[in-house]
Parts: sequence; structure tokens; C-alpha cells
Amino acid sequence: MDNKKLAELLFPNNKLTVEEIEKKYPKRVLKKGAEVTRFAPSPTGFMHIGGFFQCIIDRNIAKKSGGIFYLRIEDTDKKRELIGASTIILETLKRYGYTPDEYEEKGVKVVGNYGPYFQSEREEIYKAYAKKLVAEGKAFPCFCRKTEGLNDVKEKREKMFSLGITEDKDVCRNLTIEQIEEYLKDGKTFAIKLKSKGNGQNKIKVHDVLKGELEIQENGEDAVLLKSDFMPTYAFAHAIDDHLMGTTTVVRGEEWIPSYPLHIEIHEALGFPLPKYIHTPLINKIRENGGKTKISKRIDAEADMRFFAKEGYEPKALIEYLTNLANSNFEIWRKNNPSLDVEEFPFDGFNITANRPVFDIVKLNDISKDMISKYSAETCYQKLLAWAKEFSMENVDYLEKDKDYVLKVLNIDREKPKPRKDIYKWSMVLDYFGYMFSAPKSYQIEESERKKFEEVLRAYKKYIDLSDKDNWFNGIKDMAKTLGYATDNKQYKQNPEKFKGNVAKVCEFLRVAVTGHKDSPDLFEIMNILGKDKVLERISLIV
RNA sequence: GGUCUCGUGGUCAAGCGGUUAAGACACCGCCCUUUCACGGCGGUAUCAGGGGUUCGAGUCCCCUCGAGAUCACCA
Repeated sequence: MDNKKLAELLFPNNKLTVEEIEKKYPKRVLKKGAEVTRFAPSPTGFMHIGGFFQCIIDRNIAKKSGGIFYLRIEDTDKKRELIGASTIILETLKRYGYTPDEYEEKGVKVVGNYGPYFQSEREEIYKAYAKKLVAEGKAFPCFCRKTEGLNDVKEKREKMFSLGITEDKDVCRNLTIEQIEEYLKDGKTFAIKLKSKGNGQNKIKVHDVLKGELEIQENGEDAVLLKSDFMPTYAFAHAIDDHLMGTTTVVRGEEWIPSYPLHIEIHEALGFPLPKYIHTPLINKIRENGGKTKISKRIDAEADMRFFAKEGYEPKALIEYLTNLANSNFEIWRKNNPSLDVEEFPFDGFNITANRPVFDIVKLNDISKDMISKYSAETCYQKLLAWAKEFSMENVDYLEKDKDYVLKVLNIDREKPKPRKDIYKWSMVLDYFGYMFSAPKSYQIEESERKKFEEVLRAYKKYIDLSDKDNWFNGIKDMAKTLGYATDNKQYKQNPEKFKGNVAKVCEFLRVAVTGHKDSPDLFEIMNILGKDKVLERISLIV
């Protein structure tokens, strides 16, 4: 068969040659050891936390080596594409301070010389390489009817599994040029498939940075390179783009390992050297039955990066949490360098734990609490306001009008050497300090203590003194003594039966009356900010 | 079903043939304290199981089991 003739037959209008393309994408001039990485999502919805996890690795590898981190949108499947998804992805990256070195904002701008960065705009490139492979006899047209609909595909798949078929050499590879000409004349559409030289029974050794050498079945399948709409498949586009764009290390999820041999064969057919591969572990969640499964868009809110924005998590807190998942020595570093930015951490992208981690929001909360506890009241206010403007408009007015009061509230137990650590996301603030804005709706008090509770409140009306903290407490102490409570904790502990309780108990009652809760920040601060009138007003609501 | 990956406390995990098996989160207790916290100190709890190799195994080998991923003209 005359392959050159076949190539012309199949691609009569594609004059762009591979040589011309290669000239447009010269080798990157970077310092020795510089790594080029990329994040290459398909715009099918929101940005997934697993994708962001990979971005952290990508960016660190590039940054630490003085290389390039770029964003490429893999929008070759029109059916699955969601309008606006690529914008969400870029916005998410920017929110976390991860603006790529090269990227494209559709209709706005292109940053970088290796674009277009949307695969749908690179059709001519893929066709040129496909044409070349056909001309070299390494690929062929397949006229088989496309499998329509997901159910058909699934059924066919199930059948193949049950039969244990590992090879799939396509019948169309044996078509004669006359047959092809005829099909073409009939207007039949075709896909371009790789003429695989592999054997599914053979094992080949492949290399992954994290897992080392892996032994997997060789690719034995005539995989589709160009779909019948002439858009490339992932495998084909990946090989071409990462070659042209100079990617040195491919970071992707470990779900790609099984198709790794295919990618290798495509690289070989194309004559491209293989980049390094890092197959990252998938992030899991614990399920009700105790098992773990990969964190999923459908059931886990945290899979969507927008969740953290909406909840008002600090971007850096999430970065630190995820960084720790990748490099667990981060915690020790953080302990030794409490004031450094996470960017300074000597991240090792080539040495990431191979286990599949379980996403633990409690741990994230802890990191976040610690971070926020170090902020000044003013910083808190600004961040809270920014969050409200984006996700809680109904509170913006109030926050702006009563800035001074909010600032006072935020300042409770803050800006001191050992600040309180309670706030971990901005969405919780107004609720958490709800009692500073309106009287509590319920009180955390047991019925058995109700009488004592009310007795204390009645008495306190006479003892209240907010002139300063000492006077305030002396007033409470005097009252406690009069009512039969211990004012000395040690005395109380020695003879608890002699007293109704200790001052602590009295404070608890007062706290509950004012805030509704048994736990709240410094009580004097709260009363002081509220003012004597409001405190008395709240007490009057009860007795 | 085939193939591959991964199994150290509840969770994240150090560990690379000899350790009292780090550390962090969570949990519990004590101390500090005018309350709640913060902080300090301490505690419970882990090598999936079974065989080897070795003077010695979480660490090396084999098997079993468990969990996960994948097998599309989706990425």
C-alpha cells in the first residue's frame, strides 16, 4: 500500500507540515535542570481538589527549579464541555496565587509563546501529525461505526472483560486503498487509529517518579488517535502538546497508569522522547461503611474547590494542608519556621507519599485556626468583609456600617502572645459571635441548675461593675461569697460540699445568660463591649 | 474477569535490616487559670494475615486477604 498516497487521500487539504510546526515551537531556553510542568484539565465543570493537589506539585517543581508552569485546557470533547469551566479553573488558580506562567484567557489574552493553550484551537497541529503517521504506515483510517451512547459502550466493555480480551487489533487496518477510496466516495467518516505493534501478552517496564519501575502489559490496541470529528484523543494530544510545549515532567492522577503503555507507544511512533511522569495518589474520603473511595464530585462538597471559597477558608490554609499531604515533613518545617510563607518551604515534588490519603477537614480546620489566630483584628475584618462581598452580600451593609463594633468583637482574645484559636473560616464568624449582635435564643443550662442560675442572675443586677476588669471580678467574687459560693478554688476543691459551687460556676451562669453558651471568649471583654445596659437587659430576659 | 497500584494508631504519616516504632490532627487526663479558650505536661492507640531469608524483619522474598484504579471515537 502506498501510505503517502493514503495520507493525501485522507487529508487532502492539510498542507501544514510537521517540520513547519516544530519550527514554531522551538526548544525552550531555560537554565540547566529547569522543569516545565503543566496543569491540563478538561473543562467539564468545576475545579477538583485532586486537580489542585496536582497543581501544587506542578508549580513547586517548576518554581523550585526555575522552570515554567503552564495551563493547558483539554477541550477536545465538545459533548462534555461546560461553558465557563475554563474560567472557573483559571480563577481558582489565581485565588490561590497560582497564576500560571503561561495560559490563555479566551478572547482576552494569551500569555506565553507556546500556545494556543486550548486544545480545540490546535486541530491543525494534530491533523498534521496524524497525516504524518499515516504516511509512515504507523496509523490507518478506521471506518467502523462509532459506538453510540454510553450504554452500548458499557455493554461491549463488560463483554470484553468477561472474555478477558486484551488485544484489539482493528479490522480496518487491513483495508485496501481501493476500499478506502470507495468509502471516501460514499462520504463515510473515519477515525485515525494507531497501528499498534504491541502485544497485550508482553510486559514492558515503565518508569514513574514516585513508584519507580513498574511492569505493565504492553499496549496491544489500535487506539484511536483522531476521532471521527478529527479531534484528538487525550493520548494523542498529550504526546504532541507536551512535546511541543516542552513539558519535562507530567504530573497526573494515578488513574492514568493503566494507559501509560499506550502513551509510550504513541510517543515512540511520533519519535518523541518521553517526559518524566509523576502519577499522584488520588485523594480519598471515608465512607459511612468505613471504606475509602476517591473524593467525588457528585457526593463530596469538598471535591469542588469553590466549596472552600464559599465557606471562607483561607487559601493558604488549604495549600498548607495539601502540601503536608504531599510532603509530610512540612509540619516539622512549619513548627521551626512559624512565620515563613508556605512558598519558602523546600517542597520536593519528586518525593511524594504513594499512599492514597484521606481528606481530613478537621486537620484543615486546625491549620486554618492557627493561621487566623495570628491575624490582627483589622486583617480579620478585611478578610471577613471580602468574603461577605463575594458570598454573603446580606451582611456587607452591616459590616461596613458598624466596622468599629465588629472590630472590637474580632479583637476579643486576639493580638496577644497566645491568641485564642477558634475561627477557621469566615463564614462561621457572624454565627459564632451571634450573641454579640443579638440576645441568645436558647440557654445552655440544665434544669437541675435552673434555680441556682436564676438566683445568681437576680443578685448580679446589684453587683455588676464594668469599670475595669478587677472591679468586675471583685464584684462577682463578693456576690459569690454572699450567695455561698467558694471564692478560692483550692478551698473549694478541698471541701466541695461546703459550697454551692465555686466562682467558676458563677461565671458559667453569667456567661450562659449573656451568650447562651457555656464556652465563649473572655467574659469581661464580652460584657464590656456589650455594655452594662445590654448585659442587664439580657439578664432581665431571664429573671 | 484481566492488569496494575496501595496496605504502619481513628486520620495524615516518619521509618530504607538492630529504634523504648518519630511527629501532627483527633480523643482522654492533669497543670495553669476568675469562666471559655490558649499554653504546658502526660496518656490511650498502629506495623493486614501467613510463610520464608537472616543471629535479627515494619523494613528483603513468596503467598493469602483487603482496599483502590483501569479496561470508550471521556479526559
